[in-house]
Amino acid sequence: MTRMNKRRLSLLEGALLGLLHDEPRSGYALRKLFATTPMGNFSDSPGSIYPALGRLAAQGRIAGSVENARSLRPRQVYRLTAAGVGALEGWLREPMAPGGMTEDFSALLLRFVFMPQTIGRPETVRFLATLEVELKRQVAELRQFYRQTVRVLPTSGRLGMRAGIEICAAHARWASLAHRTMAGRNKPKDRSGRSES
Amino acid sequence: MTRMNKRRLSLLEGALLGLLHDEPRSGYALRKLFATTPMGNFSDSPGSIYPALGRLAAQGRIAGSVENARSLRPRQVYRLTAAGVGALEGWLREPMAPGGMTEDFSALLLRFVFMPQTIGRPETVRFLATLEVELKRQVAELRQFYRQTVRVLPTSGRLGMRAGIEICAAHARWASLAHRTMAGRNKPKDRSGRSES
DNA sequence: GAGACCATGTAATCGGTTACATGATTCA
DNA sequence: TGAATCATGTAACCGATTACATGGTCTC
Repeated sequence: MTRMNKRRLSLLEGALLGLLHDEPRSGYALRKLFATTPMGNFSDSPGSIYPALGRLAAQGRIAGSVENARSLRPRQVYRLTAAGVGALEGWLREPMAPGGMTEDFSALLLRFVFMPQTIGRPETVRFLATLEVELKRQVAELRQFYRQTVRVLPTSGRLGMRAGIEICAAHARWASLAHRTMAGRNKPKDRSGRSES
Repeated sequence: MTRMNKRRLSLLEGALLGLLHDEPRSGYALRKLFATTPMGNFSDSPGSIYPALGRLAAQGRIAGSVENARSLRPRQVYRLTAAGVGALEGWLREPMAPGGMTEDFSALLLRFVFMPQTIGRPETVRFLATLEVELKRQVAELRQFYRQTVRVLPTSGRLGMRAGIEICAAHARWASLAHRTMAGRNKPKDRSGRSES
């Protein structure tokens, strides 16, 4: 029936689905979120969000219920459809590129934030475990590259490499902490898997 | 004559100008760079690089000298023109958005790497100084936001915030180190400013 | 009634990605 | 001679950004 397996979700679309899964919101509310919270790496301009919402609606992944009708500009409050939940789950479950340098940590982080409420805690823990391993591997790789090239690099190049290494190492440390935290049996809430509005 | 103040340089264009400023290269050499070094956040696909090189050439910022002519596919080796150097300098000197959360640290890092050989060490040091201040401010801002919202966040949201904070803190630590390193009178090489192939 | 803010959209542009295509050179 | 690698490009698509545009509502 649905068959709306369009292409992979963009980062913005994933963020929108995750936020709407958390609770239904209007386009304007989403804009305000992007404008006023640390999710500000997304643009809060209307030309960014409304077309994306329109696409998701056209794909049947979200549905807008009009509030404040008879107004010329009724306020649309969007919520996920079943297909939208499926798309969100699929996005969260996408395997991370194994060879991929960096692979935009912020995207992985965003996915992590939405995971427990969507696909449950055990899968989230597995995600963090592989992320931790992958990041540690990347740090080692970068260190080795640094050792091999440090002689020919100018000072700024050397410092650039060190920045890459230390940032990657910070990612790895965080992944380790998050892994331990989510795997531990403290915080027995969030356990139910879904629907915690 | 030149008058080619097109729009702002994209990150890819800045990277290409910086690399070509360092030494002339062919498109293929640039692809290999992206494919095999930690600059791999850039795509190494031909459809990415060649159009960008073509644009830069059309704008008079780089010029390709054909090597190995009479071959059907001659190898183009690009080097910066005077206008290209100017564009690179302008890009490196762009002020960082003061209110900007995150503002893509990797872009700032990339710019830093090219700075000493292009606009000289003192300006680079100033750049690092303001970067350090800005990052510390951002860390404080994030910490405050965390304190204000920690009560209503689920575990994963809390961990997400902590990731943002710790990564920003790692950026700040690096900026501090880089600032001290570049400001110190050790490493008296790299001093000349440009042309150190 | 003027300005700020709520709220939603459209149009033009532009660059990056993907996929396709071509042919030369080198090496087994 | 066939495969891998060198080397350069084009075409189609798609989505993000920017700027523009509209009108309602609330407050002084």
